[in-house]
Amino acid sequence: MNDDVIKILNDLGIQPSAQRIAVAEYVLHTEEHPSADQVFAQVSANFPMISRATIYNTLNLFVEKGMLRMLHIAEGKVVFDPRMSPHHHFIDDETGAIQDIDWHQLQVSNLNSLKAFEVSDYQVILRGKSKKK
Amino acid sequence: MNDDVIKILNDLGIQPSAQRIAVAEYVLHTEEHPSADQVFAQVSANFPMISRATIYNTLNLFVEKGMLRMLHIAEGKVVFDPRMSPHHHFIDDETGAIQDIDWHQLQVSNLNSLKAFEVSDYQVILRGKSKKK
DNA sequence: CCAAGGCGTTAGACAAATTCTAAGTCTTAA
DNA sequence: TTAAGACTTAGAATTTGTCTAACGCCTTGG
Repeated sequence: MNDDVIKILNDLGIQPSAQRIAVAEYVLHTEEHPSADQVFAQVSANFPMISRATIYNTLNLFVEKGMLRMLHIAEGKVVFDPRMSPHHHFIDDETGAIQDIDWHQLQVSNLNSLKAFEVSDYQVILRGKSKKK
Repeated sequence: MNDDVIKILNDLGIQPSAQRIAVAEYVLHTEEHPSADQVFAQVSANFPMISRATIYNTLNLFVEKGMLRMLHIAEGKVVFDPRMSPHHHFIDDETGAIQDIDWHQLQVSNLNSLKAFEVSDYQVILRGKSKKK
């Protein structure tokens, strides 16, 4: 059941330890964009003796190895996004919830007019209210 | 010389105190997107007895009154932008510097396909290297 | 001239998010 | 079996930002 998680870690060159597997299992299967603290809360529910420092070490390692993307897009905390392919983000101003917007749903044009910059990456950040219930 | 700053404060309904004028003078005339700490460092160079709390109070007041925009777009700290009209941002990955991109220089299309959201605000965030020197 | 209120400022305590440190525990390979 | 290296730990430290209580300084009314 977590064999696939172990495989992912191995493929990325990450030694799978019990703690790393637990963190990977959570972040890879959640639909949310969790903050480090949320990861800590969720993981330590199943794995009580894990320390906060390990959560941070592990998440930073995962980012370095390309398993997660780190987003600084809102409200004083960093969140992690397990979806590595490019996409946009919508932020609900009321709840702070972040939702992915498919890359192909929006188009940004005229990027090549930016003569002064070498753009390696971009995304649209939208804010507003979610109509979904 | 700072009469225009005083006028701006008055027009926004802000009592101009010496400290507020010093902060306004700096944030309105800088090309950077300073963090609270940068504002503190710069302002206290000319105005040694100002306290950190006053910087935060003042910046938050300015945001409330519509003189500045508060951006949470990178690196764990909030930065302030004196340009109130909508525009996009480019973030230099090497230096962390933030530059404004004119609103009309880029176009985002197909926004009305976002049926599930009421978008009140959006911007494009670009990252990469600045070619400028 | 004086007192009262109000506003703005201050230093420092506090809080939350994250990193650092130094020591302890596991794993692994010889 | 054991030593080296990798990983984890608790707690201290750092950073960013807010809160609080006291203080100073106008202004205004008596």
